[in-house]
Amino acid sequence: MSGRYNFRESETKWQQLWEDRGVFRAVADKARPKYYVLEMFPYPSGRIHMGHVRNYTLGDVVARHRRALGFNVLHPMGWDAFGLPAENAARDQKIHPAKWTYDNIATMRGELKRMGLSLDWTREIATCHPGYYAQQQALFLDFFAAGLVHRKEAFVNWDPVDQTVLANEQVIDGKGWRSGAPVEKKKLSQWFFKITDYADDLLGALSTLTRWPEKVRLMQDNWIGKSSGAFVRWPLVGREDKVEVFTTRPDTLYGASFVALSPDHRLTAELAAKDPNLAAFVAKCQSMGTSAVAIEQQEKLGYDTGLKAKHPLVPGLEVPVWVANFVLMDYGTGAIFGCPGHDQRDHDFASKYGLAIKCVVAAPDGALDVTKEPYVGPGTIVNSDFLDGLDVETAKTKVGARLKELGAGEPTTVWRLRDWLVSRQRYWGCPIPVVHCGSCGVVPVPKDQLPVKLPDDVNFDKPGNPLDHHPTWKHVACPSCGKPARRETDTFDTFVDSSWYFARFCSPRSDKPVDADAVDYWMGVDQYVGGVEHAILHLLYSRFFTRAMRKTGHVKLDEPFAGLFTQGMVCHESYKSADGKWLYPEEIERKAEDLVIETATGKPVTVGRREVMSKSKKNVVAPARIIDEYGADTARLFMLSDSPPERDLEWSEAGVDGAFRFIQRMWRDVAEPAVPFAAKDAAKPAALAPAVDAAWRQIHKTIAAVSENLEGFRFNVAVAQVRSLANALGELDPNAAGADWVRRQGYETLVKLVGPMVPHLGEELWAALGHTTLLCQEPWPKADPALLVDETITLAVQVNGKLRGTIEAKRDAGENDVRDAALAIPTVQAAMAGKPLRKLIVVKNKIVNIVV
RNA sequence: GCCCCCUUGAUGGAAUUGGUAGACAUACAAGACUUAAAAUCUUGAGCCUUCCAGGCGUGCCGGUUCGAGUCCGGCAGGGGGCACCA
Repeated sequence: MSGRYNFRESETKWQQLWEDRGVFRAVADKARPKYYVLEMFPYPSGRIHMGHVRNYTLGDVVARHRRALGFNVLHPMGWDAFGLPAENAARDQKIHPAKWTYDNIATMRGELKRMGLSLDWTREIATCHPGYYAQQQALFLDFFAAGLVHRKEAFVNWDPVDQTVLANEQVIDGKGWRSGAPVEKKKLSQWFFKITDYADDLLGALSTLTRWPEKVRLMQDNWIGKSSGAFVRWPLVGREDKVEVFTTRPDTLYGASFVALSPDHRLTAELAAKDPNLAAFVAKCQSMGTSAVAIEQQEKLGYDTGLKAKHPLVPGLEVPVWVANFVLMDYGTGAIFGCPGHDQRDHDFASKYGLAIKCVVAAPDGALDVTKEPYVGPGTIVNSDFLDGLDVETAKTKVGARLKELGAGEPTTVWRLRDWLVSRQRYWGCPIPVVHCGSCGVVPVPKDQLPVKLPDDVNFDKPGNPLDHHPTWKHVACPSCGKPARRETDTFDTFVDSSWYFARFCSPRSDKPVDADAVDYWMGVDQYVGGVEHAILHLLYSRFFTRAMRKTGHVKLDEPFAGLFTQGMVCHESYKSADGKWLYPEEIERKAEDLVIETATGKPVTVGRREVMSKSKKNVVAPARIIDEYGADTARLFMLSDSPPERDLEWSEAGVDGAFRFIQRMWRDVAEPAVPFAAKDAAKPAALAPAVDAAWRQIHKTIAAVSENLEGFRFNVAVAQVRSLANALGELDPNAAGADWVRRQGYETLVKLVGPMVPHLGEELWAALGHTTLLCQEPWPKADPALLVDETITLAVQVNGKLRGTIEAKRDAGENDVRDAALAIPTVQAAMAGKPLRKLIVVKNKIVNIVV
């Protein structure tokens, strides 16, 4: 009976040794190629969850592999430490947000350390630390000076529960992303970053991000939402001014039958001032707001203002001007022309209010009645004067040119992307470093007065912003004129904090936002790893920030993340007790395939479908428990096995057991072999038995395959190949010629290959093999190309495309060499049934196909 | 509604990118060891027909090809993103 691998003892021992020797400390060295591996830093919510374990395991495999390949690796960790939950905890549990946050960080740091990640902890940062946010404020001042920041009155999304403003992207189905409360519209003065200045660049550069998932690039493309079209100005009858509309279909201009304004349009407001009915209509539109139900089922509503607009190309044609609830103020110009014949919404609207419906595009495949249904496809322009007979695309260009000639409009491009609203009326965030002065206006806080620190003595009893309630904090002297002034009490959206932390890691203690030498050496991030849920916002904001930092002279590059990998989520079944309460997986017992009971009561449990682990459904497994029971290496190996990393992973106890068994087995095979291996530096024996030679070749094939699969993020395949090698080595007859030497080679290789995946076991086995060096500092094994190709190859023999047998042939054997052997196989002859050979196809080293 | 992706044994998945489908694991079954259990080891298995052997098989229908899980067209189911974006 063999002993057992004591993972508890081993894991602590190696973690301690790595730390004592500082082996993962990153030191810039221009003589060496660098590799920056980064995983998305966690929010310190209290404990790490399985999503973190998966994320950080993936990143750590990359980091350790790259280190072994000779790169100077930067692999840091920090905390996305500002945010609302800390304030909620302060209110609910009477703990100061800072204490709550730093306590959580301490707990989670401990948990991460137990995972054995090869992190440089000396670079740890927390965004809530003044050392970090002071530099963020400095960046803001630079952006402000460079014209990348502006303040404007805007309708904002107001969350009545959290008492704060939300960015558009934080409103999901008309509800606040955290509180879930219906969002209201409110007009407030707010801070914005001019991300729209870079819309074209952010879109265009997506094509250069070749190591990003296609899916993420597409999502960003859609989010930026470039659309080409034209502005068209419609003179108003009886007035001097014009209504400017945006359209992507200028080719349908002759089909226009009305102009519609947004309820929030300037002209609407002006008309409503004199028309109480219109004012009531506008109020109704605004109150319908953005609730989920309203958006989904909102009926098209309109109000005829009585005004007429003159068609810019058709003399004498006048169309009515309506106000319509489906026209958005913040897209295009907040006004449209309606062409009901060729747009679904306009069609719905025109049908409801009895407006004209004209056909100006003829469908290629015949007549279609546009009064019943709009036609939106390509076709030939009709009833449109000089455009008649043209196709849609040509007509667009031609109308654009004509409008420009007449001064009635011009071709243009509009974007879905809006400027980034960054102010939040919250305490636990980075203060926006400006002062409002009665005489000087908005005054930036001078850099030598940074950081603008958050006050410690705050009170969360009142709703709203504690900074605003604070008795003294906001009262300061104007930095410009010295008169009494008021500090800005808004803090930054926490997405600002995470938009540059990757750059800060290069020089985390610098008294500038970034140290030029450090950032030039380490940036960009060679491999970024994180959840696909950040595919749009965080990544887009970071791309913008990097451009803004370039404009303000902090960095020399545009794109922060050269390589991106988005991992799948960790899923688990959910369980509901007989009385409808969610149960944790450890509160249930599986009695049979289809019988699950609650351990405490013995009553049956309803098993829900597999879905993402979430606290609310209690379908979570605590990483700490798994590490206690099985060890960090088991947790890591399980995360890497079976499921491709980009797909969702089903958590299963059986899978964990499987990983644990493999770890135990490797330990037995290497640390307690029944028959000893050859000595560490023994020379290759002159003769290898055939099976031994095959194993020798397999070792090298496995090196090649695992290397390739690690680079391609196919970690599940790499694990499978390692297991195959372990199987092959285990099956070797230890007494065969050369077996002891090949087993030594094989297990040394095996240990090196699994090192990045199960680093503690790796070190333990490396030592057991007689080495005094650290495995994590050993170079990656090299495959001998000569051993990757076999001398004899098994060829498949097909008859008419169906497999009928196999033959052994020398490598690169040609048709003449294999022909007779293939035709001689009895099953092949049977399949040919005496029919004459028509054609013989030989694909070298692969297949022979006999066509009869 | 628009855009994108996916679909392979009981389960997770593999398949050198058009060349022996099901590697590797999980679950299962049988056996060995054990007083017993755990652990470990051995063996089995895509489905169908009784065996030798053969037939069928990568969501469904069709196509290209000597040869299709892989390429093309259509359909169905599942997932994701955006959503009154003019």
